[in-house]
Formats: sequence, structure tokens, C-alpha cells
Amino acid sequence: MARLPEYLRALHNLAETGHETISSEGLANAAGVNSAKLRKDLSQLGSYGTRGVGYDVGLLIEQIEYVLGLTQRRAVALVGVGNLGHALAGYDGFATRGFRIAALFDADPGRVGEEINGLVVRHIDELPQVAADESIAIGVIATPAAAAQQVADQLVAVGVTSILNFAPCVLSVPPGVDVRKVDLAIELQILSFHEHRKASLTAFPTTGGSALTALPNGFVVTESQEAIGT
Amino acid sequence: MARLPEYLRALHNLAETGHETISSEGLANAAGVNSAKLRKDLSQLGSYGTRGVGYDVGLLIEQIEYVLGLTQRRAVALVGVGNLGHALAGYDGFATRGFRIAALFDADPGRVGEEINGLVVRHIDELPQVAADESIAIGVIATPAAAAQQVADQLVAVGVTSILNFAPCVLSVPPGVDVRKVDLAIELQILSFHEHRKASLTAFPTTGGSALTALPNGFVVTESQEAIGT
DNA sequence: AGGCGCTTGTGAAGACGTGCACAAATCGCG
DNA sequence: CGCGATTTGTGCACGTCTTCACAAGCGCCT
Repeated sequence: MARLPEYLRALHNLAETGHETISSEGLANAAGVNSAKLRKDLSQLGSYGTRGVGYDVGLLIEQIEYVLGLTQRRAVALVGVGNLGHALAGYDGFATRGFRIAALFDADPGRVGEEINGLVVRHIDELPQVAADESIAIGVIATPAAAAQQVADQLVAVGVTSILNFAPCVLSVPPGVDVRKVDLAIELQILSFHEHRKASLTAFPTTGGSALTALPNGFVVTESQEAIGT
Repeated sequence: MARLPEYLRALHNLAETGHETISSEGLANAAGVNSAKLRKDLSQLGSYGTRGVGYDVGLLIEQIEYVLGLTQRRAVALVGVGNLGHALAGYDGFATRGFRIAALFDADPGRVGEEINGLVVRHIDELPQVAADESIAIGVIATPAAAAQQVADQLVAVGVTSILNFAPCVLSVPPGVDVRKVDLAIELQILSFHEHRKASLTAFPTTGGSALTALPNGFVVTESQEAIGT
């Protein structure tokens, strides 16, 4: 389930503040979800808490990390060291949450050789050699949209089976390869939609706005703050 | 609907390549969704294509932009000019897709005064004055998790009603304020989960892996490449 | 003018996720 | 040792989203 990482983060917070056990309601609050949903998610894990007491924080962390495959520190290849790629290369959230950026690549010869956070940027053509040394299963694409598909093909060719794509385009990959897409502009556009809806609702509180302003069969958006699918 | 921005991007691509009309199936392919789903989404818009022909690309772009509230260029305030915030401030995808970064803020005096992409970083305490000048409805939080809640409160206090949160924590905001969260590490962890699942499936193809490796009532994940909710 | 092929829009069925409400289980205390 | 307070795990019902399949409509060609 896609909510597990959120639970995991909340659990780490709780562990740091000294909690040894946590009730489903407490954890649900910390993760921003319904407590019944959380219990159902955790029950699917097969892991069990203790009735009357709650869940053992340490044990639950172990379980979730195991299910997420975080017991091994996974090597990630980052392609595209532009504006965004630069920030990603320096983002310590990856290192602290189970991942190791193993190599940086770019197609621009002007960027090759640059050192970021202790890692040297290599040319994308060196990808096969690097992949032969390190077992890289996850690739991150932070290139312009025009280059993304080609990079994806190259990643797949060297055995990458999971791709995190920041380029605003749809990638086509063979079956068995997972792609997750993060489009920052789309996130803002969704917020803009909410803004627009709110504005027209206050303007025409009874009608819900014109047929074009708000959608005919009124989109009622409940629980926000959840940007996770699949 | 949260898929509209994706359609919009695909439509812009089509417009640039000279298409004047597009069938639901063609657009569905470009956006990476099912054609029936796309038709249903568009029919809810109230906008109509022409049977036997398809949708008018230009008209559809107008309609979607209107529904998303992109007819006005929205002003965005970005708080936190660290690693990630720096990249966001320079990300031209915002400017080209309907948004204008109106102001940059940070709490670190050492960063105040720095100029990024033509904008000067101001101290977070100046937020009320800036908000008085410009009508800012959307805020982006790119601070460390420890500061995020406080920043969110400050944003809400000056009238921001939509927040895009990059900090790995849950924000609590009053009703009427929308929050979308993007956690880069979580995206990778979800991919890691897929990796783990794939690895155990190939190891034990018949059983689907041990009860802990893969989930008991096997998660079959279809259609990936969709990271949008709400 | 008429028919044919193509495409939209939508009804209906099915899958899926969500939340309630309660039984089962555990701990602590008298 | 037993009882009550508390919390998990889950059956059930409900609403939403997805997908199929097809009728209605439009343009083009003869």
C-alpha cells in the first residue's frame, strides 16, 4: 500500500520522541489518516499489535521497512543535473531514508566532471559501465522532457526496473518496469483548480457556480493532503 | 478532476505539433490513460467534441485552463530557499504553465538578500507586507520539516488558501485550506516496495513470496505512472 | 441525397477503497 | 481470580472510480 511510507515516517518521529508503543488512533493522527484505515492497512501486513495496548513502535518500523524493501540500502542513479537534478543530488532526505545516490549523469559535456555532494557527474554514455559495477535498480530522471524517453530507454537497457520521472511527459517502458511521475507544475495546477472552485463557491454559494466554473455534478473534495496513488 | 492538468499538458504538446483536432483515443495515449476514462472526464467538463471527428485542441485547452483557473496567472510565494527551494525558484516549468513566483522567503538571515532568478530573498517576517501588496493565494513550503508547520500557520494568517508542501511532515490547517504534499523520499520508497515485490515474485513465482515478503492477499499493481490523488 | 465509417457521450456492471461498528483479546487492578 | 477499560482486527455496507459496450450523431464520399 502506498501509505506505508507515511506511516514509517510518523513511526520514526514517534521513536525519536521516546514512544515505545502507539495506538492506531495516535499513529493515524500522526500520519494524517483515518484510524480504521490504518488498522486495516497494518493488518494486511500480517504484523500484529496487542489489543488493549497498541503497536510496538520498533517492531512496526522493522516490519514496514522489510515490506518496503528498505533493509538493503538501494542504489539510485540520477540522470540530469540541471536545476532540479542538482537539488535532488544534494537532498539528504534520500540518504536518511534508505537510499544511496550511486551515480550522477548528464548529457551536457559542460556539466560532466562537476562535483556535487562528493559525487562526480559522468556522461550518460558511461551508464553501462557504472551499472556493471553497481547493482542499480532505481533511476531518477530529472532531464528536460525532450530527453526523458531516451534516458528511460537507456536506464531500462542497463537493467533498471523502477523509474522516478520528474520530466513532464509520459514515458513508455516495457512491462515489468515501474514508473512514478512527479510533475511539480501539475501539483500547482491542482491547487489552482481548488482555488478556482473555492472562489466561485463563495461568489455563488447557492448555485455552486456556473456550469463551467464549478463542475456540473459538483466535485466535493474531501481529505486532501494525500498525493499518493498506486 | 486531478487528471485535467495531464490532459492539458498533452494538449499543448499536440498543439505545438500542429494538430487541430484529436480523438479521445489519441489524447488518451498521449496522457497515458484509458480512452473511456478520458471521455468521461471531458464530458463532465460540459465541453463537447464532435462525433466522428474528435476534440478541437485549441478549444479544449481553453476550457481546461478555465476550469483549472489558469486564465489568470496566479502568484505563488515560495518559503525556504535551501537546496530544494533554490531549484524550485529557478524551475521554469512554473512560469510556463500559468504561475508566477511572486516572492521568496527564508528564515535564515544569511540567505536573505540573495538574488535568485531575478528575485530577492526576503525574510519570512516580511511576508505580511508582501502579501498586502500582491494577492497571494498559493504558498509553497520547501523548508525543513521542523519549520513547516510554523510557516504554514504564517501563510494561512496572510490569506493563503492553498499550500504545496515539500517538507516530510503532516500539516494541520484550518478547514478551507487545501494542502498537497510531495515527499520525494516517499516516492522512492514506493518504488523500492515495487522492487522488493518483483524480487520476491521471481524468487517464488508460485507462492508469491512469503507472507511478509509480498503481502498476503497479493497486491497486484496495474497502471502505474499515476501519482495523483484527490 | 443517402449510406457508411468513425467518434463521442453515457448507461450499466463490476472492482476497489473507505468508514462504521462491533466482537475478540489483552492488560491492570482490586 | 475475575472484571472492566482499552484497543486491535474485521465483517458489512456504502460510495466512488473504472471499464466495457453500445446507441446517437457527425462528416465524407459516392
